[in-house]
Amino acid sequence: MGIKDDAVEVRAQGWRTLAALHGLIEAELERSLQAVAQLSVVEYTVLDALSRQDGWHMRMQQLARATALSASATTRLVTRLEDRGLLTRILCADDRRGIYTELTPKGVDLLEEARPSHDAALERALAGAHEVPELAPLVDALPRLHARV
Amino acid sequence: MGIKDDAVEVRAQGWRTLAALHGLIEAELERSLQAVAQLSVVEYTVLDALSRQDGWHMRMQQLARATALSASATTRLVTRLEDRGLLTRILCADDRRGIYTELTPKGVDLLEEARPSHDAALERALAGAHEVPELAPLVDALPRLHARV
DNA sequence: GCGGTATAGTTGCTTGTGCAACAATAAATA
DNA sequence: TATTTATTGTTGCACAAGCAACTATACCGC
Repeated sequence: MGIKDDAVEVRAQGWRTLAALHGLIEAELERSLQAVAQLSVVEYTVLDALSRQDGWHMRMQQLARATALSASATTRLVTRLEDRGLLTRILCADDRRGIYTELTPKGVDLLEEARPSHDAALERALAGAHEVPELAPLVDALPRLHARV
Repeated sequence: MGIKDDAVEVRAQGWRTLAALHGLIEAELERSLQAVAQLSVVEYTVLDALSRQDGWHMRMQQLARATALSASATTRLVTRLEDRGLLTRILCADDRRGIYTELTPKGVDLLEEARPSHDAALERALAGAHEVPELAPLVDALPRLHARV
């Protein structure tokens, strides 16, 4: 087994670890968000992304990228949230193909209501993952990516 | 903003980064595996997990954990692969509730055929992700988790 | 051994997702 | 300006996923 093969195997193992941790966290968030706000993880992701956006509006395609979803899934996701009154579609004046989505006050409220639960669930999930030997190193590495210090 | 709030935000950002990278990689693998072997990422994950198992057999529940899938999804996933002749169900002698799944020679062949393409796609995805500033640190951290040196 | 509880896996049903085809608008080219 | 080409978002369709309910087997206390 040469150096090159090692690199391949190391990448594969890294990916498996990443996928496993992702799965754990997503499951925990899903349970938590569903319980507290009847939101799925992607739905929360949309609301959160919009809330961290200047003016609280984003275009469909930005949303698709932010959620790693297809265009069609994004359309229906936005429709779903719009039907619940959590955001609104706003036609784009300068580019009439484009559509902005914007949080409604109700959307902001629900997000603020869900956020503490989300954050707690994330913390729980990471703590739980840290107990799994294969996942612990990644859990430790994660906060170092963006730490201020 | 206190220290505690910072920790929450750091975790959230770490999670967003993890999810984004996961999405990119999964999409790239999906395309690649679909093209070369008509396999989805989870399907490949099952075959790969079985191949790295002594005796090439696993129980349904192990598989469910390895793929981060529900029990019912696992049942149908295994059924799908069984219908294609890539693995077989084997009744467990000592625990008659349990069911082992085992790769068939055909399954091994397909896996070996798909693996190079999978590994290349993974490498491409990581290289691509490395170009995205927010993702680069995580991409760099990944191979260090399990590196031999 | 016998009833109650826990565990393993499967099935019905509903829902979210991706792909491909589409409509509408913008941008490029002649 | 007219025509092609690219981009943005939406819809029809097929399929995979989760939840809850179910069957079958194992385990535990009596």
